[in-house]
Amino acid sequence: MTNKPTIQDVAKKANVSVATVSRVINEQGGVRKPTEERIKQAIKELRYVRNAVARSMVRKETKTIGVIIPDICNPFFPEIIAGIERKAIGADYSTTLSSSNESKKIESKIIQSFVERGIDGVIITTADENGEHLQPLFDANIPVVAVDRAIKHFDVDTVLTGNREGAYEAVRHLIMQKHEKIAIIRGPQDTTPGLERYKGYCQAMEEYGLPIKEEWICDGDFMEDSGYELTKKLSTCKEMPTAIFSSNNLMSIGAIKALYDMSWVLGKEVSFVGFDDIDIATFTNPPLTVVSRPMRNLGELAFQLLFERMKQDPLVKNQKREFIVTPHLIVRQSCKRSVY
Amino acid sequence: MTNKPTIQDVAKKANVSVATVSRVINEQGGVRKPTEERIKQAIKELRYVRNAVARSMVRKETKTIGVIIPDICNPFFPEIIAGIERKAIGADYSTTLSSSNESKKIESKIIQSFVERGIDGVIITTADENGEHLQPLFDANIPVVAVDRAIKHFDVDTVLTGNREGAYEAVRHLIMQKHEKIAIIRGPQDTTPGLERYKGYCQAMEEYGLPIKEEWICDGDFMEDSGYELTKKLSTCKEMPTAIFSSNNLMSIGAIKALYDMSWVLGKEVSFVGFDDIDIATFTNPPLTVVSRPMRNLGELAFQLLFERMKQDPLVKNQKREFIVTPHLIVRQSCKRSVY
DNA sequence: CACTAAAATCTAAACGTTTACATTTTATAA
DNA sequence: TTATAAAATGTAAACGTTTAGATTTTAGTG
Repeated sequence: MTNKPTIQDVAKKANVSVATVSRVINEQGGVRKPTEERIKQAIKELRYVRNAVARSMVRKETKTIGVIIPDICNPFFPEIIAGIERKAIGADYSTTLSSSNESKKIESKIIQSFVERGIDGVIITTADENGEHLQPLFDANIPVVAVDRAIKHFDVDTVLTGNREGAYEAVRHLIMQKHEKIAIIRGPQDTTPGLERYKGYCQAMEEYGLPIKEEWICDGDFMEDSGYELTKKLSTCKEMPTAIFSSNNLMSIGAIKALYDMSWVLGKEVSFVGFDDIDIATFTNPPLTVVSRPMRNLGELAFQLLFERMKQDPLVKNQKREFIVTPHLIVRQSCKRSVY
Repeated sequence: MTNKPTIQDVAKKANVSVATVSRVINEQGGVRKPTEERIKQAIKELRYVRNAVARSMVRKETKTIGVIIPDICNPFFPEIIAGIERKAIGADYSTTLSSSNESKKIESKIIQSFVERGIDGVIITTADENGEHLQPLFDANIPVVAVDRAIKHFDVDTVLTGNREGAYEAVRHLIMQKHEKIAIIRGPQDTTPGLERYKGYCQAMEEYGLPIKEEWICDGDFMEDSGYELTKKLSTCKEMPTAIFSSNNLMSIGAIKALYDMSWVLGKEVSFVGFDDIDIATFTNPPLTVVSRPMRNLGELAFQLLFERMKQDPLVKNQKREFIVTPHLIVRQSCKRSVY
């Protein structure tokens, strides 16, 4: 088949200039009705499709946002993406998705590719919260919104959860059930969620004068396998915990599987609270008590912040904004009152 | 800050032409060592970043694939995307993601946007298998690979699952457990998975001379709520089924919730097999017997097929290819032998 | 040294749109 | 009817890269 029709072809057919066609395509007004009709007819007959690449070159914007997440298969992130996308579509933005698999190196490559492609803005849950590797984005004046994990090295708009608060409530709930020996499966301490949730755990324990034994602190990596292995390891504790607080959803899944494999009776021999609600939480026996947060709203808020930044003059330095969404505890039945 | 440096600036600084700089950037050879070093030094000093948009205009390729799925929060699709992305990255492609939310209208808008943006290829799980609304992709000579759902109106490469085969094995398993009254929660009959899985159910029932009562056939929409409502509705059957086969993961979740809410004892009062394995399946009590398939491999295969198409001359008409990935049954404990 | 062939490098058009400024057309008022 | 202002439309440069074909430089041979 022949080459695709261009705006030039439409102009020729409608007997006008390309500027006039451009005015009609972009609905800018300033074109007489009969002229407009002729142009629209020509577009239809030629089956003209505008070329967004050419437009991007002139306008220096691509109407595309980049989303960088660590793990698409963690149920948390699809919810975030659903929220972002719902808003992005309404604003005529396309969403380019990339997963870093918790690798700073891969993330750097993604960022380089995004800058080259002229991405207008980026929403990121970074693999490395230091964030120095995000320098190319700032060099290119590309606005960034961080979700769930903060970025230390730059001032960027951030959407977080009240991690400490949520963890505090979770551990406090266990304490109110008379648990005194509470273990934590914490996330990487160089991440905001990992660190803050751990702090929430410590705060609750200290507030009630409870000991924090070294062997009760298990260092996970937010992945299911680490939750599994660390929970199994808990069985070798000198002083067995009677309750476990897990810092994220996948580690919770792993932990529950380990409890099952060790024939520890959830809700009886050991109580459990996890951070982040997922479908599975209602299916475990008994259903899990969890810290929940509105994931789609997080995504929508992230896009909203980014959208405002993309509309702004990049040279105007505005104060960074930080939103902290409050999680809440959903009490199901995985916490039994301790009879000690 | 001043405008970003262009290839022109690099050329000036290195005392060469833009063509020579382009040769170095694209590693095309034919440049003397000292010249190459000067150019690389200039790139570094100017912090030059190549402009992929300009390149796309000249080359008429964007190194971007579009992925259109119905529902990002269905755990099936993140796995597919993980598979696609793993391959895409290796081939230097970016992945633009869009969810249609099972809406043909939204899907048409996504397609229009993808065509305008010069997307090089599309992987789609379409909202409407007739597929006529995909016409703009074919008009634009954009290769398409269909995943999980076929496209009737065009010949496109397709990656499917042995839906009928998987459903047949699932239902047969129930029959071998002496179940004779088996209900199905089927997906939309205008979709390949919906229809083929229903056919597999029928084939198994007919093969063993078992009746298929109208009231045992429940029409769902692949979403959790439909699984829930339809399972509840089963309690009003004149002739109560003793087993349920659910045609997808989310409807299985809904169904299990309904059984729980109705206090039907899973694995005792009713047996259950679902299509697609998900984490939840191991957590229900008892854990679910399911039809499983290698989702990441589906994604990788889809990208592979698309990649080959994108490399091909679009005017060369090759035979469409169809791959059918064989699912397998994972027997857990949600099927109790019927004592009838 | 001269000639020729090969290698290296350069020139400038092309890709398709947008838009600033120029030109033409139209409408209105005197 | 003429003049002027406003509206409509046109012209051509710009955006930043790639590359075909031209030109220059270099290497090798007689």
